[in-house]
Amino acid sequence: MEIKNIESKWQKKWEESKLFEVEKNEKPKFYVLEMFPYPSGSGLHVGHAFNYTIGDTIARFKLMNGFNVLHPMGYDSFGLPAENAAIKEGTHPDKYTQKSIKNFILQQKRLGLTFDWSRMVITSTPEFYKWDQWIFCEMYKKGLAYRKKSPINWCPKCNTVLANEQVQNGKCWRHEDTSVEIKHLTQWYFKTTQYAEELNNQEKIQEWPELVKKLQKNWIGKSYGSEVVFKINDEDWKVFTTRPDTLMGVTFLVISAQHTRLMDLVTKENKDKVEKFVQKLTSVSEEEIDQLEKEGIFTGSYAVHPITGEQVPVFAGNFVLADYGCGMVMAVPAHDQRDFEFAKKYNIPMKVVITANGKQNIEEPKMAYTDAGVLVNSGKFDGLDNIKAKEEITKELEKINKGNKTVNFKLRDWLISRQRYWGTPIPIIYCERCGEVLDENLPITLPMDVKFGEGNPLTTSESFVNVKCPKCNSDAKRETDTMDTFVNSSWYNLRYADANNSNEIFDKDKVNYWNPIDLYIGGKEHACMHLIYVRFYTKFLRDLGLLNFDEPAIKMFNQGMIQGADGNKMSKSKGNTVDVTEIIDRCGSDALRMYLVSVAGPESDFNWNDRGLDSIAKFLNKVQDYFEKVKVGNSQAKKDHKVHSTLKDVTVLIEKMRFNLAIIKLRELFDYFGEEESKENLEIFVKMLSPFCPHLAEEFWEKLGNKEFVSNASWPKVIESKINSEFDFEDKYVASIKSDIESVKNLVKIEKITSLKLIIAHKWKYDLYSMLKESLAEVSNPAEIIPRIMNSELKQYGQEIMKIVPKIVKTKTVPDFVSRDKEENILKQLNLDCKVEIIFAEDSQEAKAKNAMPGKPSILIK
RNA sequence: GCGAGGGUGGCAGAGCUGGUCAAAUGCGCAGGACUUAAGAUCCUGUCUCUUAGUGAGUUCGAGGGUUCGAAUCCCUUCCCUCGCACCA
Repeated sequence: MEIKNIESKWQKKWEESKLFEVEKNEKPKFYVLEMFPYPSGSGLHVGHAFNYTIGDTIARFKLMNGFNVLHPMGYDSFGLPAENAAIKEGTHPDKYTQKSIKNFILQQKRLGLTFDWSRMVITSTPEFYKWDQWIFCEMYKKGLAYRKKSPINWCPKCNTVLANEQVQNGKCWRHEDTSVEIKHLTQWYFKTTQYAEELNNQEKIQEWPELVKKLQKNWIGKSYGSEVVFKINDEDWKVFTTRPDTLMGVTFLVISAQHTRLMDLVTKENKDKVEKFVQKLTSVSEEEIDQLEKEGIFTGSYAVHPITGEQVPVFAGNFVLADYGCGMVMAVPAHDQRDFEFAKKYNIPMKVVITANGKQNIEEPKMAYTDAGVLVNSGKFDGLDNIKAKEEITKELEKINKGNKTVNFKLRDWLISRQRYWGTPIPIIYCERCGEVLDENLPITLPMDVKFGEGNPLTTSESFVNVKCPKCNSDAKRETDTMDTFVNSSWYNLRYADANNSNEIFDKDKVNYWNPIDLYIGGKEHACMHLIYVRFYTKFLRDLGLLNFDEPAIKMFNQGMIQGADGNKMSKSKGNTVDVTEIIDRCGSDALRMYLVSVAGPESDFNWNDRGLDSIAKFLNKVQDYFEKVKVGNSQAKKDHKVHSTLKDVTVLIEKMRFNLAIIKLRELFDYFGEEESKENLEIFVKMLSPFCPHLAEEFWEKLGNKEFVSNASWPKVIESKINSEFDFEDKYVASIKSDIESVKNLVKIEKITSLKLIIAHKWKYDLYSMLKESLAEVSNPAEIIPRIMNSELKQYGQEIMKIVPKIVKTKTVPDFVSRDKEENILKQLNLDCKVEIIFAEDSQEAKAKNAMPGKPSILIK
């Protein structure tokens, strides 16, 4: 049967049997999840196929190992591309999205995945986003969803604001060529910082990739320091510092030029200059700011040093971030490189307060001294080690009520407002009388009567915008911002547990039965976006009492990237993309799946290679041919050995997700099979094949006379007693004799050998043998004797011994196979079509004389 | 600049809890078998020298070190990839 027909045959059978539709049962559960896709119009790419194949291989393996496996799929279908594509094609984003999803499902089904389609979620349906809105309401009530005005990142191409996480190198995450602008707007935020401390704690995500954990740590950026109060114009202003030990060296303060209260500090005389300065800054893009020199301008105000009472000038600066710490820093030019440069530029004095040895330096410093040292010029703190001084100075500040110890995070609250149509509407109404009112009549559905074009399309829908206040029934306007699409993907993993529940977000028992995810598979590019948000949501929903776990996934796995054959990132413009459907049409999805996991380890990047795919396709062809012809016969000890030792390896390798190595083992085993094999061994082989090429495996399984699915069969048990490494030796021995005969034949240039003499040394002894005899007595692996030798006076012979030991060990093994009473066995194994005479050399002299070595018989040809 | 990961044979990619490693496997290449021929399939070879089998030498970015012994451990250095880039 043609591969295409085989595949559709089994896909149909699986679907009809509802094999992969699961419910809670008494088996241990295993929840494997691949990050759901954004259903783009161009359909599945190989990266998707790779992603699902990895998950599916594990899902199938776990299923066969007796787990109740949940493996769902859904679509992250809100988002800008759909809106833009719809505008371009003149359709509605909803139509466009539905079409794309249909296409995706079709393509995914052809991969033969174990998805439980009954649990599909689509985020752009009101059935789903109703619960996004519900969560928003809960957050709002708890003060975790709030509105504030602040400088934000604006992408002029997306025509919307972006979260900090969505700004990469000053560019929009969707538009590599578009610089992000800074605007001041009132926007909705989720208070992710509420969980900063817990997000920073990685105790319960130990099985996540180190890389992801590092990136998150970095992003969350916890740092310990102190808050110090400076009095400016009779008002207290706080400053955050990680170096309170340098407090006595402060010679000026710098407030962020973006600071909302900057103008409060600016004196009349300086107003014009400062305003000009600020204006200049906002007109440049963030990217340019990166390269900008440290610049500032005097505000006209002076701050009072909390300890010395000295007056230091306050500057506004372009290098101070408005929303980190307090938006204002104390500058210690002698001990901070930025401050140093700034002070040099504006001729501000410096004050050295730390030196390496605690003595005053006379020389003018050429750069800031940032290393550890001892305090000088610091009054009563002089002579203190700077680490100790951090504590002492902070204590002093606490005593005089001018500061305290504190912790700061780089993590900011998550800006979720988007000025676009195709997202979850925010359930808020602005009433003239009541102000901001939460609208809990969910779902608040997206209106269809909108015009796309300039600005936010939602504002064009009268029916949507103009509403009555739910509180007082007077005229009100609806919020027209929608939520960032990362909101939807922050909890979809939970909805799978109870995807069709219309009464509540999910059933508590169900969600806690399936979750947390046992294995979550996706790209590492989500480390600081989706993977932080989903952790945040998990914690929030836990605190609502809905979840009894703290982290979304126990284990996270990042698959590699597939580049084009030319080594570049796949892209249409480069013309190096691979069409999944076309590949499946040509080679079948089994070949595609197996190829994807056979090239390299699933975590490493690799280049697509058609030849590699062909090689797998050829292999599967051969296997298919083989199952057409194979005769089912009796078992042989040697084959059993091979099958079970392969099984043992493959089981471990799949468990460790070393699929490429497992496939090599399978290929080796297949090469080993002959015209006749025992049913049992063939079945084990088919079962091992099943996670990698499920369709063909089912076909073979059926051919072997089985009525049930192999997909649902139990993974074979390794029978240790069948594993006997002597068979491996036997094979090597026979193979080497055969190859020796070949080469001798070639050199002697004899076409047809009529008779052959093999002189076999089966009791060959080396001189060292007697010395080592005792050590070797019960050892079969050379590595095992090393420790013993290293403890004896033989140590100096280490290298020599290591050369000989394997041979000696071999001689211990040789007699079992190569001995007089096995003569017939040897002949049978050699299977030569000429007369073969075997002569045994009993002792070393005789063997030596005849040039025979253990494991290498002397060959005489006639 | 900081942080992470990596550099293995013509290529891809194993090996990296030190010893049976001249290094799995696949691709490529060469030779052979089969075939009218091609494809497919099968066999053999594929670092260098040498021997019939065998042995010897030089290899795992470069240079040192530890060790009886290193692709594997340590140090230095070069190169590549990817993250963060003014976080006070």
